[in-house]
Amino acid sequence: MSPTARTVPTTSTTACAGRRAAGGRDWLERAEEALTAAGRRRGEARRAVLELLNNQACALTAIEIEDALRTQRRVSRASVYRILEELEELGLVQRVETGQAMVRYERVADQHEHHHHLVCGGCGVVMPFSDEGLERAISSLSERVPLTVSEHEIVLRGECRDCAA
Amino acid sequence: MSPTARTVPTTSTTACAGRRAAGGRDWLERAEEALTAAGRRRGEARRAVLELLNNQACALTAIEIEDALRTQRRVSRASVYRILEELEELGLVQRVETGQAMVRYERVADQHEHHHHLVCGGCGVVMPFSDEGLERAISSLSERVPLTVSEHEIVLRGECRDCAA
DNA sequence: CAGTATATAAGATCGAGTCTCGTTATTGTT
DNA sequence: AACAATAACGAGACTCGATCTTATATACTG
Ligand SMILES: [Zn+2]
Ligand SMILES: [Zn+2]
Ligand SMILES: [Zn+2]
Ligand SMILES: [Zn+2]
Repeated sequence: MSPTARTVPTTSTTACAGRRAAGGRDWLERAEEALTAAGRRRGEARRAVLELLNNQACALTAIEIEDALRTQRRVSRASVYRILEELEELGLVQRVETGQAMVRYERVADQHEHHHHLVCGGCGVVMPFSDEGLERAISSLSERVPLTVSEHEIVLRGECRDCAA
Repeated sequence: MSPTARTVPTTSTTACAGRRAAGGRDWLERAEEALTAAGRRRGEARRAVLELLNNQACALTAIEIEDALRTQRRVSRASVYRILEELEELGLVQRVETGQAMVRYERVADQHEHHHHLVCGGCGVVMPFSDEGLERAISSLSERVPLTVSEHEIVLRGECRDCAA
């Protein structure tokens, strides 16, 4: 019913998170370590959120996270948002602004996972992509701009193949 | 008080809307024509919104538009949103997602005005920029992606000079 | 100058996101 | 193992940008 991010292989020029949806162990470990290092205790709600995020190819909304967890372990909305904010501060999760109503969140890429997003205006599907040339253009540009650039976000909008057909 | 977009000259490599804030006549004319062609009547509320948008260097939020118009001609919030939606459908205005809470709107650039945005995480200021290399990278990439790309949006985040000081 | 359809204003309503606060769980200490 | 300290959590109230509803005003047509 509601448009959600799904796992779609990209035609991009470099590796992308989309490739290894339910798999990557390292992020989960890295996250747990970072949290311990930051002096945090281990709660079950956060553990559930971490596990869910680790199994996603791309970004989810807070509501999608709440719904997804409802079946196995009820996590309150406030906790979802608080946990996402904590993880964002620690650089483990990033917000994704797709131009749809809600903000999305995804685990932060190690170098090889860094990607951006395609959004279909028809069905709302969100797909990851990555491109070396684009990244080079961005980082070169970042030097010539009146701002100390720390992040960048790119969204391509259009119509996916299913909707175009 | 609240972070608003202000006119800031860019150091970019091409012309940008920021350069000719209160000036460009053609967009206003083009907009009026397009509206007439679409069979719309001429209301005062929309006229006020069009005039305001035409005098902006960069994107405003709906609330900023409502506030700006309050002094001269009260335009209701519903009208602001309805008018912006109409203009967006006609391709005269585009939404800008800066990753802040509210969506921003700006008049759609003719070719030479096309630009993207820098957002300061400190004070929330929004600045336009444009770059030829980046646009080339985007359009080349758009050919190799599983989506018929019709628009793109780029946001660079960081700290502006005032906030860094 | 009616008559008709669009445009607008005002306010109710919606919902994603935030905040408060009382309860529960984790961890370090005795 | 019992305890205290404090972080993590849940439930629900609340905020406010955005949308919807409806009555009124205004712009076009003949
Ligand atoms: Zn993604
Ligand atoms: Zn990138
Ligand atoms: Zn702009
Ligand atoms: Zn562009």
